[in-house]
Amino acid sequence: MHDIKFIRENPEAFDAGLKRRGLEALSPRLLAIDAERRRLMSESQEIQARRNKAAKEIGAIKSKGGDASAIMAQVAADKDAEAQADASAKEKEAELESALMTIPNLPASDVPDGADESANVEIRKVGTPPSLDFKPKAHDELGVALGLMDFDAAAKLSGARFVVLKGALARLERALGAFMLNLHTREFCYLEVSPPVLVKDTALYGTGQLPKFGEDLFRTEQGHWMIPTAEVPLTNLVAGEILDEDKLPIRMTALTNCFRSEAGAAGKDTRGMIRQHQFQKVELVSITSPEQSEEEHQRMLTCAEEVLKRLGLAYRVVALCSGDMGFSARKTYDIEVWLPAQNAYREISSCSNCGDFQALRMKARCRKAGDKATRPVHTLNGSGLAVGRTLVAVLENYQQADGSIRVPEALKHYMGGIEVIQP
RNA sequence: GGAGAGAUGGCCGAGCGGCUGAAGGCGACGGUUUGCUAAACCGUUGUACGGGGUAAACCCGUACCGAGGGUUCGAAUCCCUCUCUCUCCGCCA
Repeated sequence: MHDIKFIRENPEAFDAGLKRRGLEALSPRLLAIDAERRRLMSESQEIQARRNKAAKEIGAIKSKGGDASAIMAQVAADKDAEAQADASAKEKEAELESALMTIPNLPASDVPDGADESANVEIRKVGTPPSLDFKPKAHDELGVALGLMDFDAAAKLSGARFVVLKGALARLERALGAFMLNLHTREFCYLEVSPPVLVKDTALYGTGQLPKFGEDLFRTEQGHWMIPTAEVPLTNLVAGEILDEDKLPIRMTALTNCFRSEAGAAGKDTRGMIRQHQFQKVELVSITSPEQSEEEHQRMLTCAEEVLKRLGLAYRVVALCSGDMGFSARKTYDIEVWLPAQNAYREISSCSNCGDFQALRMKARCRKAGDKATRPVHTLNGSGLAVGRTLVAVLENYQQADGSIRVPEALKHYMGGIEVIQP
């Protein structure tokens, strides 16, 4: 959420940022609501102060056995006026907040301008796609032929956009998750967390999925939401907290299932495991001071890239343009992995610096030792990586002419000695 | 699922209609004392919003004792609703 104080002091910068997102100027309307809200607030508080004073006088008079009925009558009149001013102030407050809650984060100054993904900027290409002397098969074709990937069985159980993995492929999924967690916890100092995957509304408001994007999520009959990413529980762990700046950055990682309704993706990636309602993902979340977040963003990107390097997968890093970034992000890098069957790079990770945007929603603040003032923390999140899509990438990049799959060196240890996955 | 208990500041814990933003203790911070450390003593020690101040400092006001409503001139204290936690029994991975 945006800080109304910031908008008050920098209306042009605010509107300029919105424009880069493809939105029109909103500061005039917001500031009008804000001015009215503050006016009503002052009015209500003034009356309240008067009433508090009168109540004390009444107490003093009564304790001496005097007659306070004159003051009491006056206070009664104030009461209505105060209630009215207070109610109006709350109305304006709610109006302001609900407006603020639906406005996306402003892009950082170094984010490329553009309306959609065609304006994204490639930062670097790493690794070389495998040179296969046969026509590469798609991961789902490979998996089904191996008898270890079953979309029909999944459809019977759950419908479209689900999969059943068996045997060595089920194990490969587990191996990838374990490998990523070990890397991030042992070498990059992330704290492993096992969070709930069902959360309340407030958590989703905190990270920005609500109020605007509820249709992308699954919801239980009891009113819980299924997380679309572990970013939600991990980031909200610091909601409402005032953190000691000495303890920052806080780095957390979690392997969870993620659930997405894919409401707006009808017809997209209908085949295979690329776009599922349920998938595993290792998520990275950092909570930093405002000064640390840019450096931490680069570091996080490095951590995610390292997974691909160790798996020997070719990839590229892309800086998203202002129009292609998610709601809460002020700057985002996507990592795209090479998929031979698609002859293309496909997103496998997205690392975002959200600045203070989520922190303001969650009321997560930090304070320097000895300082009195608090300020919002910065939050960052990134996939490290999407396990399902990594499995896809391994299958396609390590396939052999006979349809078997070599196990990448880094995973052998996790595969219990399996070197080649074959029927 | 049944029965009961509770939710107060960083923590522990008092308060049960006005003088309580909240006793007391612990912790933390600043200072005095001290050869050093420890101890002792003195002081400070919540958050948010609004207003003032060029800004920081600071000053004034308002709100907050789980959340929301109500009673009252006045509520941490009384009433209602909700949420959460704990204990015992049952059930269960």
